[in-house]
Amino acid sequence: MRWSKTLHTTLRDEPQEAEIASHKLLIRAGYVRRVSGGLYTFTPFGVRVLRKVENIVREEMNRAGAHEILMPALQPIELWNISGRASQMGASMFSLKDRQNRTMVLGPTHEEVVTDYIAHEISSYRQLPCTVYQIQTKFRDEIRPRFGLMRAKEFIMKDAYSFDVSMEAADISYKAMYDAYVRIFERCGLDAKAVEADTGNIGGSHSHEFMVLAPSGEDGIINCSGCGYSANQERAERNTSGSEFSTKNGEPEDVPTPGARTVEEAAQAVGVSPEQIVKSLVYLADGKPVLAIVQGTREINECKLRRVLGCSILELADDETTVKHAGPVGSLGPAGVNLPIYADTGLKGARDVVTGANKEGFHTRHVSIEDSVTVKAWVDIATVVAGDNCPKCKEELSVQRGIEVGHVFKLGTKYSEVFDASFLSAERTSNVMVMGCYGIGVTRTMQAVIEQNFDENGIVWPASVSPYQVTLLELDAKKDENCRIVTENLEKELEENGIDVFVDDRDERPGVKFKDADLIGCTVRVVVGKRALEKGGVEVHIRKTGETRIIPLADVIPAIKKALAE
RNA sequence: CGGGGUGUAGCGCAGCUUGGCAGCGCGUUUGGUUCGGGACCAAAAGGUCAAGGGUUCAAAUCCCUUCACCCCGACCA
Repeated sequence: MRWSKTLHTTLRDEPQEAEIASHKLLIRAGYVRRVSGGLYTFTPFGVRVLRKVENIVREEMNRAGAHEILMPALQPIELWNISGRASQMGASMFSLKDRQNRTMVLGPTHEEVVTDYIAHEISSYRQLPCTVYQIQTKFRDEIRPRFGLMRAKEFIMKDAYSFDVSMEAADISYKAMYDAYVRIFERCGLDAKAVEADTGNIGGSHSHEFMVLAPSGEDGIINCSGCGYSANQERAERNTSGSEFSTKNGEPEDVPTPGARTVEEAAQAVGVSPEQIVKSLVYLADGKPVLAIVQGTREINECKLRRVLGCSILELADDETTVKHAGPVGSLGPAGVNLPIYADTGLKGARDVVTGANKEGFHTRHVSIEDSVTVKAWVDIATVVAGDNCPKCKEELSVQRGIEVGHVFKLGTKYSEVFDASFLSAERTSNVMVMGCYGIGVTRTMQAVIEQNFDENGIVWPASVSPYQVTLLELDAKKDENCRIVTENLEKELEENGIDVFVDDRDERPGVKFKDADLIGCTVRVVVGKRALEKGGVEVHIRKTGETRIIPLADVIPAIKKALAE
């Protein structure tokens, strides 16, 4: 392809809408154009990269034995009523009516459709195991789309679903997908790592997220250098056996703390450190109020709390509800409250702490949680932070940021039961299939590749997903007819050797061409110009390393092949 | 949904406080000079100043309403 024949444009200025490097570069280099919040047009260059990522995913899925299918993006709401997720997904699902006034949704995911499909298709254990996948557009009405393709309202996802005769068999399918994911991200040039993850409203017992480490990532990842434990901050646990509290404990005593609403203010008013405050919060678990308590300097982790409560909707109660069931906001305490109380395990053995007195403007000091509070359950509900101890080996934990590019779930029978996806076993009994589901955000992965591969001049594409493997700059074309001929021949030769090449044949000054080539970021840059031709060759430059060499014309193809293979 | 901010040429922005001809840089077009890391000179095209309403002799500018977008938070396979 020649630049003069394309509609490709680059931007000199940074787009005002973009925050992170990969988003700025996607726009500046001309890979995507914003249509509206969270919606993007992929330019011809953008599509080329996208297709390369998709094909890597497709090849690895096929290699893992999965079968490609294509399901509709538009789905009848009935399927979602069957699974019960219509209400659960709620506002995050785009919904519309057809002219018959039937409610349709734009699929945010496809567990319902695929389970319904497989339930009709498979009836015998002989047809199992079976894994199907598709690469398709998903829709989610994100509250706040951001970072370009990272969190968009419409995006491309690869979603795969496995069906097995038993839990044990499902583990094998899960492992096959897990391994395929490792290969996929590696082939995309990504440094990704698998971490234990929360299953969220999709359900299921066990899951791993594949994270691309990047400071701009939206997720926190907890790591243990001692044993390799790694988990999403949403789910990460900690060892609390070492918690130290005062051994002495005076008589509980109310002290006035007028106007103190935050932990900091309360600590100041009582004259203790914030660590000695116990924070109490009322939550509504599927509408039922509960009280959660945690050390004042810690955050309650709502994902973990939701898991231990086993509810689907968990929200912080508003002030009115809090006052009605417990006590005044700001002076809320666990003592004497008639609600199920869930105490963070970090508070076990806590003595001489300060809680709200459930009296406006008062806190109680010298409280022993175990003596004064009727705890329904001791549970790990605090968010793990750097410096906490590993739940497995007690080493100190650290935190990194990551971009979630893939997620694998052991689903169990949540969907197969309600959609009656059952089969007849060899023993002639009817059994429910055990499912797994596996997603990769394809468009997000494309942007994540940039987030991990750029420098001050632009994108640095790995060869596997570079829009063109080679950018060929034609310089001095007006001065020297020979430059044009060499460019033309080289273009032809590269194409004949199966190497994608993009020729910058614009009537531009060399500086412009160099800048654009760096910005666009193809893996190898070849310059045809008088300078090198006089030495009998062309210049071959590796974008990533910056290495430049003049290669004799006869040796160019092998030299490029070698560079692309590295 | 709460808080903050921004809407002016394709892109990036000034002008708004204190009302008085619609501006700058980049990009685009034409001509010329230049030509190995985002050139220079000259000329030109390109605008419903987000939309609607109001105040005023006069509104990009002041007031009201609406919309869009961005940021923080809540939320989120």
